[in-house]
Amino acid sequence: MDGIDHMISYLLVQLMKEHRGVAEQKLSGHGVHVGQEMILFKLWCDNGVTQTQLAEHLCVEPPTITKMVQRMEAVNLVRRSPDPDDARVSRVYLTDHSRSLQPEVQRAWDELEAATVRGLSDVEQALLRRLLMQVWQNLQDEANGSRSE
Amino acid sequence: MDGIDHMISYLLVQLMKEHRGVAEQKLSGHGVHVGQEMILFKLWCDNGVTQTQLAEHLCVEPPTITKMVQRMEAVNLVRRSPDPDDARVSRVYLTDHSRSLQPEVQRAWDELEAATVRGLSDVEQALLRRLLMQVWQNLQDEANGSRSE
DNA sequence: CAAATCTCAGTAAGACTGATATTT
DNA sequence: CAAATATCAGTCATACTGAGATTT
Repeated sequence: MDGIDHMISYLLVQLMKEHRGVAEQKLSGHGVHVGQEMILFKLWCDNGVTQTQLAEHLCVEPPTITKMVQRMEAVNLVRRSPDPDDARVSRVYLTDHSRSLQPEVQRAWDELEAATVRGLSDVEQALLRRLLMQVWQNLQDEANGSRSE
Repeated sequence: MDGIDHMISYLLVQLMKEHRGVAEQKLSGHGVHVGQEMILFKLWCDNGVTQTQLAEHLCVEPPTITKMVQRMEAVNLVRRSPDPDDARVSRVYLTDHSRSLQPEVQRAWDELEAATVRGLSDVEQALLRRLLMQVWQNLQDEANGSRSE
């Protein structure tokens, strides 16, 4: 038969539906939605990045960041303030609240990772990581390459 | 540092953003949106399934199917008609149009798969498939298991 | 009447394009 | 004035919950 359920693309799509669900399950208890943790992780490393930098980091368009940050601001996960040297730029900062959230959100994410790779040996994990990096690269090439083809 | 960009969960999330983009690129030319192809694949195998069956197959709730099918009906990708034996049930059928679309959508999906696994040997592909199936199973267990834990 | 099936309304987050300030 | 930065408005697809309607 060799239907689509044999394909890696299909596996990935189905798998990520579960992954998203598990992530939401683990994060929502801390008042964080799936997707928002990516911004928090960035800020925990680089507090005060600009929205443009966030957009590049998450690989999304600026308006998407505007909305995400607005939502997060509304629930006190971030605050914004204009850059003192360039009034066009708005920088995004942690709040006391999101600063205090770091350990638990990090733990939730670690649990997600543990659940994801459960039963895989270290060698298998390294292999999977390598294969996924190649696939990611392939897809980036495909997305950009089709411009010049 | 061992940041999140080292984690398989992070890789998966980023990778799937690209995957979705490439899929949309390849499908939209045929008037099919990402996600809709899953319904079409099901119908090409099993024309006339019920919406409940579609929901189970895609692992989503019935109202999600209602909306997807309505959108697809509006652009002549499917039609619905009530089951003759059970008036509660609505069955979903291919149209002449979506029937004729099968080769090209199948080809688009094959191209997506080829782009995804480009540069991986057959052995690596088989390995990746096996690892992803395990991860998928892990996540399903996690999603369901947390009920009984 | 309980269960099954579907639909509707409402909500929410993600993500885009195109247009519009505002500043550099 | 052109480029950069952010925002707004509008659109769309995904996906949920909760509340009906209808039929079995």
